[in-house]
Amino acid sequence: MMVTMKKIAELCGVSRGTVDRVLHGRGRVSEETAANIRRVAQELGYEPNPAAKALAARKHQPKVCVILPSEGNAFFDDVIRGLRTAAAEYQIYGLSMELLTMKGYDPERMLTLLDKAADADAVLIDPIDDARIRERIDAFVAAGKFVVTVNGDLPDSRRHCYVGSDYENGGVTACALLEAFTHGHAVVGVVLGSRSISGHRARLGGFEQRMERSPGLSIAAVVENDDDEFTSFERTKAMLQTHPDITALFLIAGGVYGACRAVKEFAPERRPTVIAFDSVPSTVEMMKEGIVQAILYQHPYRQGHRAMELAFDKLVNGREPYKEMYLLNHEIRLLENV
Amino acid sequence: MMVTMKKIAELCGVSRGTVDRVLHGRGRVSEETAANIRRVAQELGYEPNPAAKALAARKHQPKVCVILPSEGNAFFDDVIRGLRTAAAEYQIYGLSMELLTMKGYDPERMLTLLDKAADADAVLIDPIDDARIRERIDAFVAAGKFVVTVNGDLPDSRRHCYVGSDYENGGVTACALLEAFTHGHAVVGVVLGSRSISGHRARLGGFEQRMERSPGLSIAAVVENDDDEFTSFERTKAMLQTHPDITALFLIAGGVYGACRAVKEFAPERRPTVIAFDSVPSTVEMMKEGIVQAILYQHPYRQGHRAMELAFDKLVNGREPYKEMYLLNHEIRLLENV
DNA sequence: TTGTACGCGTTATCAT
DNA sequence: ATGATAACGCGTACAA
Repeated sequence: MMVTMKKIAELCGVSRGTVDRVLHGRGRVSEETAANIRRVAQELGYEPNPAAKALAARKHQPKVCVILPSEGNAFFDDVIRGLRTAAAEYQIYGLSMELLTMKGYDPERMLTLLDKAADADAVLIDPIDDARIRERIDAFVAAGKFVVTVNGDLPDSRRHCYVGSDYENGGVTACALLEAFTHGHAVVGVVLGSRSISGHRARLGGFEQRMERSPGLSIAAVVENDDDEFTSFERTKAMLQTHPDITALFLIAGGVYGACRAVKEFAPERRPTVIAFDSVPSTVEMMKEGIVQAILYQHPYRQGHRAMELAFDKLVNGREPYKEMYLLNHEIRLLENV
Repeated sequence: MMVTMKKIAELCGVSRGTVDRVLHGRGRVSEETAANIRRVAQELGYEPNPAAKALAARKHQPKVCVILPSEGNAFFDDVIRGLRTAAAEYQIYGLSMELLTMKGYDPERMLTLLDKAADADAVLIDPIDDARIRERIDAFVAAGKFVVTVNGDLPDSRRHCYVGSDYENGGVTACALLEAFTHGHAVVGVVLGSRSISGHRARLGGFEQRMERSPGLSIAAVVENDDDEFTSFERTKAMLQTHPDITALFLIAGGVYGACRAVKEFAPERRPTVIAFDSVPSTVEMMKEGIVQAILYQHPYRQGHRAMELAFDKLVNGREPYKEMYLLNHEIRLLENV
């Protein structure tokens, strides 16, 4: 019960210092005693006490730098709230957080922000899919920084782990929901943010995959809105005019409000069933008006909180993340449980 | 940044012991210095370091006793998993957990289990709604124990807080979902566990309340199944025979599998839309067979984990729960995102 | 009324 | 190669 280094030291007839050296591999310790210590620690199931670790680590004053393309995107509001709440909780351990934000998806701009993260011990980032960004992340990891991707991933980089939603499952779930809402018969119009965003592609892929089991569902058209409300409005309107047979709308990205404004241009009896992502205020408003029937919620608060928690565990407790992908399931929400 | 008792002591020109006495009110300290210390602590925003607290508190070896009417009810499997995972996490702080389970809802039996919790520092319990249980809980609180109700509440007791679902909102959400699935037209048969269980009453209440806004929905009949599979089968079957106009089933309690077996007695074209609670294995099986269309998930794992976390924070870190009701929203799940 | 000293488990820096 | 020792912040028992 409650194995400590002290106890191991006593059992092995050595000092705590020696045990520490062995267990942390920072030794110059004879192989004989080292082996013995390792064996005893193993057998007794030694686990370092996080409280003691945190206490002893207070001099480090670890810095966490957060980089998000969040400006003008309400989705990130709750991500940031989760990050801040967690950071406040960990402040007492000397942990501090710096938030760097940008608007849009310009790699150059993100590289500038990454420059500012040079002195951070950990970097939490929603990365743009760009070779230079990936290289910079790899360099950070090589320099000993702890790197977590949030909301968006860069799977072929060397980042330690990813926190975010399972995009493909989001598409699958959306399709199943649409099937239930329409009794399996619908002609779907899809509004994409951009094909260059891997998460959006994955969602559409999941949707199409699930659609193979729904013979009554078909996709009439796919438009891109670049996450912009006005582009969203115009292209959605054009799509609905060109395809009067559309009975359902699948909104994969931002620009939900713009698409809904387009829907409102049509008479109520011609309006499609609409499914979207995220419960940002303007989308909730559209739910109240009956334009959007359901959303898929991506747990933004939990994404932020979890990412910061991982940084804390690593930096303060010295605990590695126990898995590489922290995937949050999409949650189906109606107006009644937003 | 990072204000400690030591720092406050220096600033006030007293010893750390004095600061401790003032901040914990276990003083005999001159009102003058006390006021000064309080002022400085306030201004600097002193917060005790949880790590140090946990470290110093290790001698306590706090015991948490968990009492659940979980036998034969698969819903609790994940609650228990959440409890155990959290307990394992906190084991290093000397915290231990004892799980006491029972079958059914006999108050006498639960009182016997409560007897066994006499030496615990905290009690986590899914209580039966009974005067003697409430009295015992109040006695525990009076004796200084930390008491949390889990999954079921006893609002008029003196328990410190409640962790569980918002039952009424569960009913409201279920009704809205049914409305969406049936385009607003359904004759509903309700299968209740028991009217003596407050959570079940609240769910039905929420459903009826939401139904006022859905003129196309009506309740044809309500039966009770006492959470028993066979009773559930027979009464559901009888209900479906007596009311051939039923097009939807709202399963409020356990006994989902029994009710589904009753549904399967009828030809596919006569089968109703079915909504149930919890994703226990037998219910998921019914989803795969297409008998159950959707479930409302009560986050059993998180309920258990959160309850244990509250006990840990209180017992090891001396931190009080920051709210009285930890309500988890019901989550809508289709087969695709269970 | 107030100050001092020790212990909790770990890390890090001294000495030997 | 190994041991001793001083932090880290808090609780507490004991001394003044």
